[in-house]
Amino acid sequence: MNLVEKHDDVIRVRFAPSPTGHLHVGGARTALYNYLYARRQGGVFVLRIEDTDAARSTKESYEGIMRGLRWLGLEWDEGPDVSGDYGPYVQSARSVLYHSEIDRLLREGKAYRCFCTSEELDAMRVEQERKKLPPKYTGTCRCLTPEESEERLARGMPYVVRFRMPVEGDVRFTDVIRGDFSFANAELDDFVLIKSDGRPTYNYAVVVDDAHMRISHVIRGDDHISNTPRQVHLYGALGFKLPRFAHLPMILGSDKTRLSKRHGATSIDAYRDKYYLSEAMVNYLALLGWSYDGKRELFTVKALIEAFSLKKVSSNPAVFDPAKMEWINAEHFKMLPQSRKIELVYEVLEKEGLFPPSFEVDLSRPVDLKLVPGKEPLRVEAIGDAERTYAKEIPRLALIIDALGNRLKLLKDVPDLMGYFYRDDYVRDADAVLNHLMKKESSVRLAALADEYDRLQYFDRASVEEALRALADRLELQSGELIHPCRVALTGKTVSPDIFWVVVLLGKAKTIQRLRAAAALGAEKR
RNA sequence: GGCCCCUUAGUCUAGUGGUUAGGACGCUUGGUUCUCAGCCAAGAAUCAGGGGUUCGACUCCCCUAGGGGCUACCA
Repeated sequence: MNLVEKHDDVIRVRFAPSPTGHLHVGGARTALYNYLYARRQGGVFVLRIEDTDAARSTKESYEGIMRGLRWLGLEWDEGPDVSGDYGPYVQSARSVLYHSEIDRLLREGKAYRCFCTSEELDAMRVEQERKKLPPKYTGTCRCLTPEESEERLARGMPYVVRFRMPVEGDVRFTDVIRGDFSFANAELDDFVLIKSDGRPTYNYAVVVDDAHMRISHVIRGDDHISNTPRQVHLYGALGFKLPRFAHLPMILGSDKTRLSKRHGATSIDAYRDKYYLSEAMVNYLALLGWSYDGKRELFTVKALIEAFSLKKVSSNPAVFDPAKMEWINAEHFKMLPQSRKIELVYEVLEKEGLFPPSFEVDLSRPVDLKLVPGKEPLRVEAIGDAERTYAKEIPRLALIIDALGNRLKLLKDVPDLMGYFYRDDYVRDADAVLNHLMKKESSVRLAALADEYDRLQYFDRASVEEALRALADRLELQSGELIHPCRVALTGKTVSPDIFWVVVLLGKAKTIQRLRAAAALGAEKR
């Protein structure tokens, strides 16, 4: 007993999901705060799986949650798949403990067996609702004598174990974030501890486990505030010292209701699949309900650990804002070293079927490479087994990424932003084609430009720009009048990076080919 | 129905009795430019409502409204 007391100084927190679905943003945020608090305080972060609901728990969910946490970088110190002194860390494997503790409660009269059937309970509830009374267990079995109880037990009647709630007085506890709470015991009923299938209920298992795992701080969603008084009673009945509680505000959707599928992506997996950066996800999640000084918003995980404090957690619910999430993501992407960007973009290109490219491009003058401020060595080994294409394509990819610059904010935009560099069947903007290419004059101009480029000996940026501007002069055109149709001809869009970089990175052959194709398009028009 | 939580611009927040109510996303405008993004500059927009307490309330108290949670042999 009082196992916790002598370890008072050790900070131990836990994230305790039930494996009944994917890891969603709310759960991830809870996990993150626990993680940050543990790291900040030099404590221990425990992962415990609460799978007492046999019907809804799945292995896929269990694995998915761990995959999600790992993706976010929230490594736990103790958990189902790592060592720890307080295991097992899956509730379905801890039934012996729950039962030995329940025996104590039963013996001490702090809990009792209830033989009411669910039909009886339902009828009771209907009756209470009809009378507009709060639905509570009426205590039919509360007064069963030990003999009666034993007799029914012997007859094999199914039963649950209920907590014997005091009828008077109240419970108090303090929340680190919200201050003091007091609940009247009369509001609480004799809730179930052990279900008729022998499994513990959430409220019971969570207390037994938090106590036995010596959890010092229970950091969880504020939907658990109403459960806390019950749990406080259990700590007392079991003779355990109370942990500190910190209830986090909920995360809501744009309509201020609980975040759900209809608000768009709510699972962490969805963000990973859309190529969000995990560090950006962590950063944004940290900001939902917590702030440092109201000013600084961009944090690495390391910086978060240093800055995090439960005291600064806000108590009002936060609406998840995808736009801000994107901004944070873009900021983190900007900060990445070029070698990392290359790895990341390469992965997306492969997954989206854009790599290897459908045509080859020779960058005729490697001198151009020096014009690009990508000084970092490329990490060849991260690229995998595509060495042959790699040798030619990665330097080009590096240049493309550089040309794109800040236009590339979200990895999921890679196909849209870079497709035309890798395939001929890139998406063309119909309006752009109509407005810029389906005209006689653009046809003439583009044909002329193609001829100019055909004559070029070196296809580097300076030569390419010079040729275009010279042609514009000769034709007495603004350079834009050449550049815009050229852009649409090469990319299918009205927006792109610096057109001369596009030309160079597309290579001489492909550039001329596309210019001529575009010229043909407008040839018969007027 | 009962109990509980929450309420600063569209959104995330700073703020703890006296501030021009600060920052960020988003939005608008201007500059840079071959487009867009970026960057720079500027701008619109907030204390849910009503009562108190006080010399003075965004800040404290009460009520109302709105949102959320719990009230399960779900967690």
